[in-house]
Amino acid sequence: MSLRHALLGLLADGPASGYDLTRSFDGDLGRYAWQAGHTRIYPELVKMADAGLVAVESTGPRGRKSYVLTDDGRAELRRWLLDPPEQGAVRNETVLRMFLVQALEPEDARRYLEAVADHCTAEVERLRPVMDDLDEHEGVDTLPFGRLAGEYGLRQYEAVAAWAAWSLDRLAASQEQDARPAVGNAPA
Amino acid sequence: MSLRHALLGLLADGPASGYDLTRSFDGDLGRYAWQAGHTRIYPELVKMADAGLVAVESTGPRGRKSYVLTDDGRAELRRWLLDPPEQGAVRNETVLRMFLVQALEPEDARRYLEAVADHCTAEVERLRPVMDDLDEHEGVDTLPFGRLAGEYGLRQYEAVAAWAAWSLDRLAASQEQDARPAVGNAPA
DNA sequence: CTTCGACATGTCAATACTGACATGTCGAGG
DNA sequence: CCTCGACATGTCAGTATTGACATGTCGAAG
Repeated sequence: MSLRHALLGLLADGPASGYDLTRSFDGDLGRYAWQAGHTRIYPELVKMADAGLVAVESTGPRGRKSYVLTDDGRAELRRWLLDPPEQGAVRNETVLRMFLVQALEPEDARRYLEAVADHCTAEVERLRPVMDDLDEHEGVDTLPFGRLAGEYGLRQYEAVAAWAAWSLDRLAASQEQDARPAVGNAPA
Repeated sequence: MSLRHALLGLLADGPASGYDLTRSFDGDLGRYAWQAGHTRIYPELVKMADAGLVAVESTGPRGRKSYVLTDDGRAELRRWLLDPPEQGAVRNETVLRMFLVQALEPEDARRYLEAVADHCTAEVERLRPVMDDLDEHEGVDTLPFGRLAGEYGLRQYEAVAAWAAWSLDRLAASQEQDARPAVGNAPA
């Protein structure tokens, strides 16, 4: 039931509507950590309100309902964050592809790994300026978090790009080896 | 429907029973990429057999059914791997925790980040010797893949450990700043 | 020969999630 | 004043997933 905790975490930042929360999942949160659509978010908020973890603070225009975290909600969030992590839910289609690359012919694998490397490098180049901007416009003294998530994504992409490059090297080395006619062909 | 593709990928390595496949998910695959229990795997294999992607190759002792990939199955796996990745399913409780750390009090956050850093460092130290062993006992010439997944996990842990350390630094810097009485206290 | 742990496969109810469908409102720009 | 895009909330059927329950067998060690 991690969706619940994701919502608690978002509401810890301040009141928000189901619509606002849905938008939050469109960004890095949904890309790296946890996906959710509004069809799941709205019912969950109702259940959380029933459980006393959140409350409807006010209603706005277009039937907008603004939710706030209750003390119980904040306590539950803290408990979940500080709890023994153990083995949490993991489901990542992109990583799965990386694990299964081994099933491809070397030529296909090379194509795939090159695409991964290119994509990750491009993302790093897209994100770095954004992060640098953040660092310049608000000093170290302003909200220490929020940038953390961005930095996480950035480092993730860097790591994957490096991994893909390493894998390509390894693949190339192994293909070279295969292509060589026999042992003892290299200069002494 | 990534479970299906995970199963196809595992079967690309050779025939296996539902039991064998379940065991595969206990390792790195289940830890980093995709979780699945036997209760989901068995029904899925039946559906895949119906769809002609796999076939029961033989039955062994204890009712063991050995599945093999069909040509259709192999083609489907290749198609899925080489397809435009887009935005695949993402759900990772551990990463979610990292994103929500911002909701904690600085002191709690510090504790959490230290635990993350310690855990990742420990994992790196556990995995590195295993990888080195693999590299020594089978040269670059033997199966180029399989190690790729391990390397991915290793680099992942390294990246997260480094991120946690960076976050701790940033947190400490920001707390120092807060503790300082006012502007203009530093030496000119 | 017995026992026990690993092997091996399954069902079922409850819960989580997705995608399609449905509905209506506010505010800015033309 | 009209129109349209973003705001805003929801239901529902179908599918995926989990956790509890159920059942039985083979092989090795004692």
